[in-house]
Amino acid sequence: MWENKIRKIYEILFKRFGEQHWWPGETDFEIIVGAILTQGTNWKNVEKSINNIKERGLLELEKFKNLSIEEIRELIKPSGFFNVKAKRLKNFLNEFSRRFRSIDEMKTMERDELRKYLLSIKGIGKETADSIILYALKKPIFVVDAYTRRILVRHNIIKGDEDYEYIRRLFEDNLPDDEKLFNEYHALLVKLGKEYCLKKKPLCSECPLNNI
DNA sequence: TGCCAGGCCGGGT
DNA sequence: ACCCGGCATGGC
Repeated sequence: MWENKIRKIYEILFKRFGEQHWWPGETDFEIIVGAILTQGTNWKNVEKSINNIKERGLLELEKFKNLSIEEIRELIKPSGFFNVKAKRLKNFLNEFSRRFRSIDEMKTMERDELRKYLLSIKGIGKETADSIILYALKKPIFVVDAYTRRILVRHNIIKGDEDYEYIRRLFEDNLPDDEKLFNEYHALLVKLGKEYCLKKKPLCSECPLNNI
């Protein structure tokens, strides 16, 4: 039997929900834009913004980087916090262009160096940086979000006051260093969270992780 | 109808 | 080093 809860949770979730096919975006650039737009925001709203951008044929690095903050703001309104997010997107594009010519070039940077670089960009915090590294750049790193923390707390794996890095290492230290696995695991936690572990729904009597 | 969503920053303690 | 208010739309 499983002696490791972190591995066991993955097995249960995968059996219950199957492949999640994340990130829900087609290109590396789309994933990066989505990662910034989804900060504190329902994914449905992000999709509306992504569609606005896509409909106008602007969801490409070379096109998007020519847009002004005002133009970006109008495109991303549905995903909320549009003033700050327009600045964050513009700022990311500026910083990115200063250092790289393409996203493929960014992929050649070593993971931890890349993380430090992304975190130095204003508007990119830990979760956004890790989402970009894992889902856009396809490098193994475990993404921690509000669902991850809440699920672990509700199932008594952690107390709740642990910081981001502690939780990230909890997963990385108990799993093989596998990008596909980290991709699937985080997606499964979000899936579980949306169905069984919302703030509003504290009991989770139907949660597949009960009695692990 | 109100509460919340796949956070992050900056200022105050 | 934490803690908290601000940021804003749309879904349920």
